[in-house]
Amino acid sequence: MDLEHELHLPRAIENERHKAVIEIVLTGALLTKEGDRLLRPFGLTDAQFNVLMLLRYQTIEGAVSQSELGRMLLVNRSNVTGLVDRMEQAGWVRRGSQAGDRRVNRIELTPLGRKLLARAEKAYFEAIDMITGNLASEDLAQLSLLLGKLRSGISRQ
Amino acid sequence: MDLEHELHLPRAIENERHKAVIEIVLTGALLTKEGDRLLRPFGLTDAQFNVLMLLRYQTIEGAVSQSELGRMLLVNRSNVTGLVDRMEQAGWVRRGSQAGDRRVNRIELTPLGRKLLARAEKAYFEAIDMITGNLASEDLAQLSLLLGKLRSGISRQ
DNA sequence: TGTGGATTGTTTATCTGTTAATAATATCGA
DNA sequence: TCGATATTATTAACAGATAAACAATCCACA
Repeated sequence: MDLEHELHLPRAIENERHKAVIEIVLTGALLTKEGDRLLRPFGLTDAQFNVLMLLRYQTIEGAVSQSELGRMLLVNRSNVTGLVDRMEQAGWVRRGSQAGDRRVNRIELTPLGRKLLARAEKAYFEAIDMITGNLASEDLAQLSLLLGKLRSGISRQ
Repeated sequence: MDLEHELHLPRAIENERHKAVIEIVLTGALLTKEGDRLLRPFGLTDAQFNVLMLLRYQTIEGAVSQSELGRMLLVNRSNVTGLVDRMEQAGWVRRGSQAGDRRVNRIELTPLGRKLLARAEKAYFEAIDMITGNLASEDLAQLSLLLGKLRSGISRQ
């Protein structure tokens, strides 16, 4: 696939480093869009699906705080407020209180949320396999290595 | 860089294909965030910077329609309306009419926009070089190849 | 025992993005 | 030439994201 053609650009992107950065951002955006498209029939957005997945597979006691959720999603905690609001409204997650720290909202899946995830997950992983079908196991490892090298070049504070 | 550690995940992501997809989306998001952070002192967002770059380096006669801009940015054209509104308000771009097609808004840079881009671009490319500093030319080519393979697996209509 | 600093969740204002609907204009074929 | 179809820009309603400011709460330590 030719980047310039995909983006309808009349000219080549000269700088190879700039081109690589554009390519990563573009591919990430396409994957997110495809995720949203796939999840729409389930009434889910990509961000909401990620919350369900994290609560299901990446919690110790089945619950996390909103701040911790923000860290896992790599988004600001102010964003988590609305995200959880909408998912609580839909009945997929519950806000509880944390024993020993009254500041914290303890977020956990409801049975409804768990059931929804089970259905959506299936379609999601089938799509993942389809999309990555052109890549062998070594390709995936190589990709991971290169992206990791790049991320280590991004200053974080 | 370990993905699970970066995302504060208590457990490993088992599925290698899923992990690769998460890694790409994550890296794209981090690059966009870093771009936003870098461009803020110039009063620009990442999306606005992209518009300036496209108008400066990827137009034939120095202008494009809003729909074409949407195609280049890979966003819906309804989004372009507000984007151009804000940039026109700031005095960086101009809406003109297209001879021969009264539906079209012909978008072009103003001298002010061009001057702003010249300043922002400098900081931007320095950051690009810094961020991709860990990658050799062959790494960039390899990355491009792998991401292209993956994109060809995403159904587009 | 306080007190100062850190953390948590929320709100506000702003920007980016989506889909669906609409009006105006182009275009192409019968 | 007319009519169906497509394209362009806009709007509305919504979701996701940011930063900044705030109150409540926790915690370390003098």
